[in-house]
Amino acid sequence: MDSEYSYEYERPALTVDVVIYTIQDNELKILLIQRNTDPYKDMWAIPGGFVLKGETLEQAAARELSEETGVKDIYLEQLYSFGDPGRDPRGWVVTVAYFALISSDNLKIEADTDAKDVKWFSVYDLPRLAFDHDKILKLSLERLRAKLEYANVGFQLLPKKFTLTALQKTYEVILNKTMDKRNFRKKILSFNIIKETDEFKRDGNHRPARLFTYVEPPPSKKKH
Amino acid sequence: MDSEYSYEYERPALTVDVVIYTIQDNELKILLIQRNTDPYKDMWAIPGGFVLKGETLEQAAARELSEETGVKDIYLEQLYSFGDPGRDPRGWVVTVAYFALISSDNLKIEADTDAKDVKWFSVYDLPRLAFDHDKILKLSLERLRAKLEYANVGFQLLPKKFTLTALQKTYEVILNKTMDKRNFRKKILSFNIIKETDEFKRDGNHRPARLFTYVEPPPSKKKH
DNA sequence: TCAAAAGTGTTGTGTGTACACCCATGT
DNA sequence: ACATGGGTGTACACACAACACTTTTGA
Repeated sequence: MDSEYSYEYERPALTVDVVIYTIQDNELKILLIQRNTDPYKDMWAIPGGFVLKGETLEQAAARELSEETGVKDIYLEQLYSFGDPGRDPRGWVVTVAYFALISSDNLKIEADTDAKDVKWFSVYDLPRLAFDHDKILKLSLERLRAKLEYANVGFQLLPKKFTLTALQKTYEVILNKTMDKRNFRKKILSFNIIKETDEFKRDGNHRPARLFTYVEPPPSKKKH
Repeated sequence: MDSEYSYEYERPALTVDVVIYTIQDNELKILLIQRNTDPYKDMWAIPGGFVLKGETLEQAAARELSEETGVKDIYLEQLYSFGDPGRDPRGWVVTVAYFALISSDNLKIEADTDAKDVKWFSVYDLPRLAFDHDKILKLSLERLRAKLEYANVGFQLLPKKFTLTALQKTYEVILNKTMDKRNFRKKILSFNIIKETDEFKRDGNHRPARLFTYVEPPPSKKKH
């Protein structure tokens, strides 16, 4: 990008793709769109679209996200960029992949958009995906799992107030393994990132569960 | 990237930038190029260049790397993509940043290219950088440090055969802190990723140091 | 009173950290 | 013999894993 800067170089089309995660029915789900045009017609794809001149990559991803789900102010993180020459049969298309975590209770409106060609799929039961979207998805899931261990991620998938059991279920569906209730609570509480409220969730014929909220950790050194 | 696919969207220029790390004189250094043309003329920049049609992003980064340093088969990892509208005053330029780790003993030829406008700088003593390259650099350093803790990175900065002290020095300059010799050795050896050779490095008037080599861990579960 | 989920502690095991001395060599 | 870096072990604190029973509610 130096002295020989010029317009003689051919430019790729630039898109963003967003893997949108949520928790529904105790399952980890992602939003997919069924294609209705020719390359990979009828196959399912991760939502995405062109980056417009004048916007940042993140803005493009946030715009795409809100177009598909109607929600804004969502946890959004850049994942990786994919640019292999053959990845789109229509030509040279480079995509910057993001992943988003959205709380199930933000989905009221859009939860029943199965009228359209948009659907939530369990990540453990996916259709074949168009383009290299299986690669993108796989990477996003690995990243999500990794972040769950070191970072304060996971709360973004839950309502503001949540029970510890709900949080544990969230971890369990993402990591796809069961955890010990006592150890889980001990660990989470030791991080000092959630605070108990004096509200309870009454749910059925059993003891009500206390609701907690996520609190940004103080400006200390370590995250965790 | 859907039904409305077309060429009506304006396309950005696409570049790769590569933060090239090495260890020299017990310091962590990166390669910078002094610009001789107008935007940011005379300032220093991370090496980079246009992605050519038909190559992968990684190939573009590897090409750029070998053009600058003359070395190939180097540890290369995609870092992040930067596309803020204002980042290049000449127009819309999106860059995919990579970082590379290269062993000091691969640098014989190029070590003295200070004849040119190319120079190795200690990461702790950098000039002002062009574009948003300070951001790229900062992120790459964070990533390098993080990987040092969970992944088998670090060996790429050393010759095939190295002493444990050299490895520890590598960790120390990257993390910018001193470490305990006994604990360091215990930890590294427990990972079973290095193997002792029966060669020694004779260095001065002191006991020779055993040389070790990195061995790919067996296909077990955990990395570390 | 029963079913169903919420909530709660202790113990053992392993991992990270702090710390000081002898060893092999060249001069 | 001495200076220089190479090489080694132990004790303590802390994090993680395994494990079972009581509590509160609605029906």
